[in-house]
Amino acid sequence: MAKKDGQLSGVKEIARRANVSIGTVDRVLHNRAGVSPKTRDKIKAIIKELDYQPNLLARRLASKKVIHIATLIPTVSKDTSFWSQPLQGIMRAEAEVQKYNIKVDKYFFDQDDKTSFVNQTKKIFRVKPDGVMLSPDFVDEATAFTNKCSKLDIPFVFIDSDIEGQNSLSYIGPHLYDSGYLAANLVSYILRENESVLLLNISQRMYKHHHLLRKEEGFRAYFIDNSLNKKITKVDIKKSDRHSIEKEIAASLTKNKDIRLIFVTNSRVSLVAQCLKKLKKKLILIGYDFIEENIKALVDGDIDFLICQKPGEQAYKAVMSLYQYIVLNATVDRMQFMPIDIITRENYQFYKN
Amino acid sequence: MAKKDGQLSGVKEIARRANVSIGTVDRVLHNRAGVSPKTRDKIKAIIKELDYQPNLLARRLASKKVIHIATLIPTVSKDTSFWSQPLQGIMRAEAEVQKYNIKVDKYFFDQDDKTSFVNQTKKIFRVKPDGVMLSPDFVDEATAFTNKCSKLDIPFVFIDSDIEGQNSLSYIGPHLYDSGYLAANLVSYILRENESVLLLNISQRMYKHHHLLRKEEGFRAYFIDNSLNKKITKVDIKKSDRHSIEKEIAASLTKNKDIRLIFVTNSRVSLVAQCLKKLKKKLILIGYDFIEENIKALVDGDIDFLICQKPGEQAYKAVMSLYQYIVLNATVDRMQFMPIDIITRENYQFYKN
DNA sequence: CTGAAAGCGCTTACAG
DNA sequence: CTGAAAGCGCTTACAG
Repeated sequence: MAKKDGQLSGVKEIARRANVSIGTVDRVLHNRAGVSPKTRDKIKAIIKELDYQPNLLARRLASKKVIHIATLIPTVSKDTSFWSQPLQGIMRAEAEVQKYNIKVDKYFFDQDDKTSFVNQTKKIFRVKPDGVMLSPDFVDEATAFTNKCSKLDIPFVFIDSDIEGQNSLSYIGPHLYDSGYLAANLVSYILRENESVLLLNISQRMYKHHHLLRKEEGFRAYFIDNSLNKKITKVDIKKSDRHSIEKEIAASLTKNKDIRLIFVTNSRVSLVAQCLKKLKKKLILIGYDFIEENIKALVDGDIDFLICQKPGEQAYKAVMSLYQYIVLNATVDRMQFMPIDIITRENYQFYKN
Repeated sequence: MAKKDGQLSGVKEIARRANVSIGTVDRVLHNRAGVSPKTRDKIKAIIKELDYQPNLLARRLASKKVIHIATLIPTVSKDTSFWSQPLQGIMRAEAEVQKYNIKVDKYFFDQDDKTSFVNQTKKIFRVKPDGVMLSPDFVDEATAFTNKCSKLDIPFVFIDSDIEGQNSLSYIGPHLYDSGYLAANLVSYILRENESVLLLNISQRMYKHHHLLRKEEGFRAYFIDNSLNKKITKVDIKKSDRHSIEKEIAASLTKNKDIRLIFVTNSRVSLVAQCLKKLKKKLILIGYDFIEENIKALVDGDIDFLICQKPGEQAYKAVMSLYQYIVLNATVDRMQFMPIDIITRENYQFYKN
């Protein structure tokens, strides 16, 4: 490796042995054209013989090539401010890696508009980034997109929800099933024998929304695993305006007098809180995500528990993992589950995202 | 940041603004002596103003300083070959990082000799490494050691078992409690109503062996959590020779005719398998670790299940985490739990460590 | 106390 | 098809 007795190493040593300049070595190292087959073979043989491992730090430093990492997440919508936190995480990572000549290209889609997602993926391919981070909200479209990434050898990582079977570099986000399971555990402590749960999936396109359903699965599994025979009234609400939600809740409560707790499987829980107020119903309310609307409702006593999974951290880690993989050739864990945090009025002030 | 309109950046820009050479900038950056207070202050102000962030890649490349990472693990003992795998993991990491001027100093202690552990820690302090990885087998001594590391600002990571409350950079290893819990789950499927378990902690110094006890806790918790009233006969065996183990097992089996399964909380399970053969008893046997002796017994049908936690990976990750933290200033997860793998005759061939 | 120069291991124009 | 030189952003002697 070292300097002892004037030994060369790396690209210089290869050049010396092959009787060429380091420029030529660099050409074959990167399969660039303009080297005669003969010297190319000779150099390749030496590279193999020395088991040459490039110094990646030096490589990045010298290279003028900028590395592009694309991020694709929903815009902050009127329904929920959830996605502002991942965006901040992305920007924090960006600040850290830009000095290594890495650009983070940020793309956004409308969570209620499949076409916008597809359009953004097309845009991304125009740039041909070196890595992609995305929230695969539209499963089929995301699958098509990541398939194409695989074909082009572009590494990608999922955040927030996973698509299994895709060849992703990593998934960074909640263990959805487990978080539903945990919620059920909480519920089982709270409810008496004769009281029941209302489970609400609120999304304009439930049919696709795998990740909400995975939470529901986990939720139900807890009661089965523990032989608890708990009645679960489940409603999928496909319109996220307050009026629709209110109607659905009112109907359920009228039909099921024993409901004492509502479990909302995503961040729309503050909307539910508002509805309950309107309906003048005081129920226990459990939902997801540490966002402004929800925290307010939590503080006001209208939400009892929030389950959170550091969405800012997820995005930060995703970009950093991509950087470490692409630039430093680091190994990245296939699954990076975030801790499942339970937030109440008592501890919310200490929660840092 | 960039080259546009001839702008400088980094250390050069600071030097230009302060009207000094980059050498002087470097001196104040690293608090080296030999700079007048006046210019030091001026440079510091500029650094702050520009919010200068050093290029760590360039820094490592230019520096002649070699970074020392010390590893402290048990020697491969006659009782078990377990520790040969972490050693291989260390060496794999070493091969990857040595080109960045990092040296991995390997220290070993005798698992049955507290003094040897303490002696090695003393040796380590003589070198004053930049980071330490250790298996904290002797809890009190390891605590004293890592306390001193904290004082000297030397980051350290635990593998294999954790000491909570120490200010470690990371713990990389099994979730001991959960792995015991999982074992109990397995057991609950296997045993009938009227059959019972023999739990064996085999170690020459049980009194300290926090990590075995944590597995036992998890194991017991499963039955409590699931309201299963299962009889557990527990024996701590403080001599690891086959004769002692055989005597203890024979005694337990005579006293408890309903024992049909033995759960060994560490890698000594193959010794138990030998004893059972000698005693001509055919019981179900569950234990830990993917090591040669155990695999042989597994293949021969003398062990039924092995619980494994990729010990090679643990050590590899530990060294790499230290490298990424020290050199690249990366954030490292405080807890890095390894997957809990269940190995049987059927799948052991596909298990890669 | 300070500066100028060389060099870390690479890549990138440029010249031939 | 190939080489010589400059440079990435730092650190390290060395000279004064």
